[in-house]
This record gives sequence, C-alpha cells and structure tokens, in this order.
Amino acid sequence: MPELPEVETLAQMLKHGHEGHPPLPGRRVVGVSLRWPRHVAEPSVPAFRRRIQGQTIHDVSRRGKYFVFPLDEGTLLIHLKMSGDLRITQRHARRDRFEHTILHLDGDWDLRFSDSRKFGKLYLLNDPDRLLGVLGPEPLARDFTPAVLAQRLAGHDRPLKPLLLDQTFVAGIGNIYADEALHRAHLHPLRRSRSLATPDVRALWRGIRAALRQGIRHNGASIDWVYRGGEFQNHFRVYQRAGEGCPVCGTPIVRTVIGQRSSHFCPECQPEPEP
DNA sequence: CACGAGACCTGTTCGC
DNA sequence: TGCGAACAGGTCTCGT
Repeated sequence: MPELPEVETLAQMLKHGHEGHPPLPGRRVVGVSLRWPRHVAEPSVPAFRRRIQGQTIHDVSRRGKYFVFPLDEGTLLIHLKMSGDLRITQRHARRDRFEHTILHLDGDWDLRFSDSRKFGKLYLLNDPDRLLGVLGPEPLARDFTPAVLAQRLAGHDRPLKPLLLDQTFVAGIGNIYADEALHRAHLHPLRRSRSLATPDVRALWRGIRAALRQGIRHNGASIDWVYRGGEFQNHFRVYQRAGEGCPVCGTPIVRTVIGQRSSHFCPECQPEPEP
C-alpha cells in the first residue's frame, strides 16, 4: 500500500489526531504485544520489549516511506512495506486478525500495526540515520531541484522505472507514483536515465512532484481493503488502467513487466526509446 | 555497477 | 462450486 503520500497522510493523522483519536505525540508506551515477533527487525525482541517500555513518543514524521517516532531515548522507525497500516484505537476495541503488533499507550489507547503479509518492520535505533541516511533526497523538499535530479540521473545508466523505485535515488516513490510520474512526464519507463535532455528532466521533475502532491491532496490511495480515507485511486491516469483510454490521447493503456514489477503507460504519449 | 531471480508472506481475483 | 494460477502498494540478498 504505502508510498510517500500514504505514509505522509498517515503520519499527519497520527501527529494531529484523527476522528476522535488523540495525537500520538506525548503518549507513553506502557506495554507491547508481539504476535509476529519478526516484525521487530532491531534490536532483539527481548531488548525491544525492554527498551520501548515506558518511553514517551515525542513526535511523528516521515522520511521516504519510513515513519519516524523520536522517543526519550532512541528513535522508533516503522516501515509498512506492502500491506502494513497503522491506527490508533481504544485498548478494548476488537482486535482484527492482522493487527499482529501493538504498542499499548497510556490513557487506554493502542497504536496498532496491521499487516496481512507480515513484510513490515520496526526498528528501535539509537542512530536512525544508519537507515535514513542511505535514502535519496526527499522529492518534495525545496532543495530537490531539476538540477539535482539532472545530476543524479546522469550518474546512472538505467531505465527510469527501476531507477525511480530505487530508494537511494529518490526516497518515497513506489510502483503507483512511478507510473503516474512517468506518464505525466511523457517518458517511457524504459528510457535510460542518461538519455534525458534538459526538457525531459524538467518534465520528469514536474511529473514526480505533481503525482506525489496530488496523491497527498487526495489523502493517498486506498486499494482493496488496505488503508482507509484516501481516494487517489480514483485519479490514477495509468496505474492499473490497462486497456482503458489514456486521459490525454485516448490510446489504450498498456501493461508490461519491468524489473519484476508491473508497469503501466500510454504507448502514444510515452514513446518507446530506440534500443 | 547493472540486472535478474528468488525470498519473505497472505489475501483476493481470475480463468477453466 | 472448486481449484490452481496470477497478482498485489516493498525491499533484501545472491549470483552473473
């Protein structure tokens, strides 16, 4: 589910409170329930239990697709991977079968990590930069300029689609927003990074930012049962729209597989690169 | 450095 | 109706 816009939306909801649930900052962890211990990536499960106990959560933010929760000592990072979701519930609310990991909070609240595929991870780290530091730039930050993108593109000779999915290249883009950004930029997913002229780079820069911003404006995308609230899925131009008409030219959208991931594009607006 | 395959998991949907 | 195959928002590791 979660790419930058979904993580951003959820982080804001947790930070400020949502639908009667209190803001997370200021709450203290009074207990932990770990039904899927492999959710805890670091440190060991016993050390995690011990160290998180009694700590106050001071803030909620996002870096790439990670949630960042500064604590009294150290920082909790959570990555939702494919099917993860976070919600605040009352302690006694019915627990669904995917809520494998729960941080019990003071005031009889829970922070519940629901994750049907169990790919998600929690990290309790003294130095969160060990993970966050390897991420590429934040695509919506002021310092992510077309010149920065151009310079990074020139540093690789790779097809654009897998490059956009590489979190060390730019942080936060996933399969939905990569396809949506490339369509906006009129660039084929197999175009090579080094082959882009300056106008192409600008178009890609705009495409990335526009797709992500629009995603955030619609509170992210909710597909299937995962994630509630967002409705960006109603505004996809190409993602999961194979066979439907391109919103620009009406040509049927094509689906292919690139780097083991599905890719959706308009064969008319996003012409195939010369081999 | 680039790239593909396989792993990690489970749920839903599709085709026969 | 049943059943296996295909597919799903992500990333990591290994081998070429």
